[in-house]
Amino acid sequence: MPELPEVETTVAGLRQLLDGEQIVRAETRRDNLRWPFPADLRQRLTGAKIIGLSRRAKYGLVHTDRDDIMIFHLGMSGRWRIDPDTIEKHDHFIIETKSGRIAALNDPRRFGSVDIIRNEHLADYKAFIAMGPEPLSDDFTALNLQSKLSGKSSIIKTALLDQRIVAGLGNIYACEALYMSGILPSSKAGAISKPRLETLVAAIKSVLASAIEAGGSTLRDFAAPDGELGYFSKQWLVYGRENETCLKGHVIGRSVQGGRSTFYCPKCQK
DNA sequence: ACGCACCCCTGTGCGC
DNA sequence: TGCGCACAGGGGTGCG
Repeated sequence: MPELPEVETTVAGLRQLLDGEQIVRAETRRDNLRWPFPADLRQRLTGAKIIGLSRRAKYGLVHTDRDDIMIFHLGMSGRWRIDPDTIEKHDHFIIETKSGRIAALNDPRRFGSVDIIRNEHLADYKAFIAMGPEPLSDDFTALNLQSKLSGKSSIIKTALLDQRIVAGLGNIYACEALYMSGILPSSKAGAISKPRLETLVAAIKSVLASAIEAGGSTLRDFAAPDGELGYFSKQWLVYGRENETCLKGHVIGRSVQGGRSTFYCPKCQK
């Protein structure tokens, strides 16, 4: 589920719950998700006050008054359950605040992760070192994208999933943005003209902003005990819609690139 | 440097 | 109703 907009929405929901709160309990219910939980995770969180939450690419960051940052990733199936009535099978990590609120990280496939680092090591954090610009920031421009794609022989769909090129896009929004900008996913990344990159950059910003807005409208649901996020899924133009029609009535196709499904319109995208 | 296969893991939906 | 298979929003690694 979680690409950038879903993580943004998740962080916004957690912020309402956790910002300014003191952690009285941090519990790991197994040894690891994708990676082992840090041995000192619980100790560093217990008693700490949360002074802010933020996001980088698909990672959520929880800042504490001990100059620590807890970094979580939702993988393919992760979500935070808020004030659950009961702890369920895949609730692997639980935070309880002084005011009695509970956030439980539920992740059936366990591709997610939880880590904790010192503030001053944020820029050196392995996942962030070579990471590209935030797509919604002013740093992400056609000029920037062009410089990163120049000379690349890989196809644009694959390049958009490369977090070093631009950070936070996943399979859904890469497909959507390419459709919106009329670019064939199999186009050689380094051969796309500047004007078309301008269109692509605008499409990426647009689709992500729209998805965040849609997610933002369901924050109340997020905060429910078994809440699910609204995933913008009703607004998908091509993703998950093989053999259905695009906006112009053409049949949507599916191919596989780099092991991931690509949905596209063979007539609208050149 | 790159494409690719494969890996981590569970759940769901489909055809038989 | 059960079974086997394909597939799922991510990303790290190793190989050619």
